[in-house]
Amino acid sequence: MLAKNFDPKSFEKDFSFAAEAAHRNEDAESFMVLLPPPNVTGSLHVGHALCYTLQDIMVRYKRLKGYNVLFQPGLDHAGIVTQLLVEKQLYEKGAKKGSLEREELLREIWRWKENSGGTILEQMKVLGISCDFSRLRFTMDDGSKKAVSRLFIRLYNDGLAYRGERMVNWDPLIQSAISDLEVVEKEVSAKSWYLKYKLENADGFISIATTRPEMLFGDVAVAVNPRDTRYIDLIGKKVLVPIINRSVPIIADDYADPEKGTGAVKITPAHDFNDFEVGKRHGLSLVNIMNERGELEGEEIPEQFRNMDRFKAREAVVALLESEDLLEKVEAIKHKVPFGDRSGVMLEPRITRQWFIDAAKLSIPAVKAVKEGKIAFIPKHWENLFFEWMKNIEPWCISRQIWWGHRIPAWYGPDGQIFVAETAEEALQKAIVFYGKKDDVELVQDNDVLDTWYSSGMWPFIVLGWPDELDLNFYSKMIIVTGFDIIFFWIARMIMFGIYAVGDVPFGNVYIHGLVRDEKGQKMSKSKGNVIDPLQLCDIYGADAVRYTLASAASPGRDIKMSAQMVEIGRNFLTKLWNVVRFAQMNDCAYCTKDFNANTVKHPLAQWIVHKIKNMVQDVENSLENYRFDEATRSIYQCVWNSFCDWYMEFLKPILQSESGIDASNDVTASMKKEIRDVTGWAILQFVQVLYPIAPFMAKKLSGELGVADISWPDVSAITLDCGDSVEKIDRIQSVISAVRSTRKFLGIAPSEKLEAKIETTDDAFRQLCDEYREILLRMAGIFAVQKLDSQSIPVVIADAVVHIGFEGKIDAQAEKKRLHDEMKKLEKNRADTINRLNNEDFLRKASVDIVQEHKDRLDSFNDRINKINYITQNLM
RNA sequence: GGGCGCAUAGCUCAGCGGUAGAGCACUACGUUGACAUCGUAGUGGUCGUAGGUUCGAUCCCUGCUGCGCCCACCA
Repeated sequence: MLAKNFDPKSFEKDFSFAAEAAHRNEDAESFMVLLPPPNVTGSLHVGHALCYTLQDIMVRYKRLKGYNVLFQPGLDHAGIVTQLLVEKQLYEKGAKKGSLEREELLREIWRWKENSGGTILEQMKVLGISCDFSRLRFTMDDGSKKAVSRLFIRLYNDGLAYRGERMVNWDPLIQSAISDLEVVEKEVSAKSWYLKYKLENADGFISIATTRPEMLFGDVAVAVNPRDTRYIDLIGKKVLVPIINRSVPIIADDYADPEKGTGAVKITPAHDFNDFEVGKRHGLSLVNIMNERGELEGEEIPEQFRNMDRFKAREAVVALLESEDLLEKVEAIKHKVPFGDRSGVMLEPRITRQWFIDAAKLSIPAVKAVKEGKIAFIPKHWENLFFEWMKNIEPWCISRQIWWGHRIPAWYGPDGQIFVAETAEEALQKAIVFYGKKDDVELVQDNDVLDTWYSSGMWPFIVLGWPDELDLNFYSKMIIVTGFDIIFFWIARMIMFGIYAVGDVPFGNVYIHGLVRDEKGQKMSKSKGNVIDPLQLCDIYGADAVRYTLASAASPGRDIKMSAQMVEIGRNFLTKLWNVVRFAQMNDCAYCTKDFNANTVKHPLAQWIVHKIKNMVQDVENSLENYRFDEATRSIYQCVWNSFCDWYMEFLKPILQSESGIDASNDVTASMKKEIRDVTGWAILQFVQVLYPIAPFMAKKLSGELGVADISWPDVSAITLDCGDSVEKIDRIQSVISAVRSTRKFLGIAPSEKLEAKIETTDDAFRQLCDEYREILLRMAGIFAVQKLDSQSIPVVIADAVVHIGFEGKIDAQAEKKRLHDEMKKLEKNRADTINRLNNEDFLRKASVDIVQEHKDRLDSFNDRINKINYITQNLM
């Protein structure tokens, strides 16, 4: 017997899903979900909870369906994040900044990973995420290492990975290049300084606005627009850069926008992406004035500014300019500035030697695959975003000047010749051949490591054994569930790498879920303090309630506004189900007969619930196949609560509790009672089974109570029973009860006043039906008599019911007439619309047969009800 | 500046060519038999705005307004 109160904590710990997660059903069709590997430093936030729950629902559903299921987990080494974290800890323990050696730091990071990394995996288990943890992979394990260098070598040999000197976004804190995608623009309050650039060999100056006066040491030109009449005469002349008095030309370039600033712009090619391009066009030299830490450095820098931090230098330069009267004016402005998304510091465009991937080339087949539908984004509109990015794709900078990551498998000879190989020995062999020497070639390995997303991009085939033996049972059939924010970082790269390395797309479907926001719709962030902790919710309401809530809110293309109150709704539903099973236990229905056959049930109520459940299961199947988690939960909720609890169980009570059955006057046999019990137990089991993917702990617990060891998916296709008549009967009784309840309320007859209503009808079949369900009508609507229509009595038509009901109590004729009048008005309007349509030739010509018939039926129903209301209104006089 | 998404009951959201739906909230009544984590009933909406297509538009198309997001723009 279940406890009186539903307390998820009392049983959630009892269940582990490791065995079923590791089970493979080799002969069956394959189904795989690739978990987006969380950072090794990560802990479970509510976004993870949503993403993982949706995946877990799919996976569990497919397992029940008998598929050969693989839910592949992994951990990402998360290069910069992890390195920063461990470095910080070491500094806190007293290590000096910059004193750490590469090998030492790597040892520390590995040690940290073994001791403290991957806490998220345990948190996932709390939420019931049933990955096959026995297959857990790490993006820096041996297999990954091998795969990463193997692919790099191929890319290099094909000319798709190359080393080049280009301008990249540089993070002065991490002291590394980062990819364009890791740049976040933030709007900041800033100033615009208008500097005086004196004309050389002439009086006067050009005023030039800049937000970065400290960069003037790198100026090599001033550009104006060739069509800008203000400056046309100055083109070709020279000006002096303030402070250093470098003589630089005034050049004409369309880049200069007459609308912005003063229309003249200083060109600093080594420190600005646009200026770099201008510089290339005009053959300007590059003057590098900043080091990797963001300090001014170089021959060109006057002594007093050398090695000064960029922001300090700005102040100092401005002060100097002001004192020398080279500052015309200052304006306060707001503009957007690039920041590193990991470090949070302002980035610097910087020219360095980096490794790049020719993403444009790799993107061609990737775009084709999506265009051809080999890969489908769900919802589909995300494909636009994918295409947009792929269209404008830039070379992908993959080298990072950090230590934690896959070291680039490239070695350099004394003359800078590149040898790309899997091992140092191999590289050496290549070098020996190349230089035609014996064994005295000195090679130095590249110090840089690869972007973390490089290995992530290979994840689908790494986890399936590439480059050794790729498991083709799963490759290209898996699905990905993730947020839109990593479509570029991850999805696009997986598609490009997958097609390139394996020759086929890695997956078929990409489901993009929404963002989980707080209850006000704001993005959650630690700084705002509005973060909802999923584990805390699990602790209060149970993991199943959290899962249920997330699933029910996961409507495609919409963000989720999350609150504890929402989880309460989920918890309440599970409580309801808990009590359903308790009820069954109390009434001796909590069992499931192995050979129960839903096709042979006879009782209308039994047939009715079989019918409802069959529909529900089919709806849930359709919903889950289409990633409609919200629909799936809704279908289950409605069937359990509205059909089963509100109606079936209420109908059930008199049957189970009376001596012989529905009514003492009826000959309800013991075998019929038995049938009702069997059906009830069966129905509950069906609920438990369809709920298993969403609320696995609860499902396990309840199936145990029912004495069922193995949960499987209900096979409703085997239910061929024709329930038509039964469904009609029960629905009819239902509508009578609803109608009477509603009218009792309206007439002010208290529910405590029982036995005052009676049904009157000329329809013998209906009278018989009501007679059969007399006990239920009495209990649920207080109807005490069913008799032949007595024309002297006052009938009342209620809502859609086509019955006459008389009341013995007093009726407020005025109020009733008003109510009937209101209903009549609505009916007449609808009737008029319908008639108009049926008289319209265009309608009759164009509408389908079904639709015309539907309108005719509707018209009949309107007429019928209008007649009845008229009749009653007259009788009420 | 380019693109995408959203706008339906007080709130959170379904629906999407053929009589406007759910949950929460609210109101009234109800409780010793599964469940107050409850039951019954009720109140509440010209489906953002203006046009168009259609026999018929909340639904399709166009413009507009408001909100959110992505990309580009660092003078």
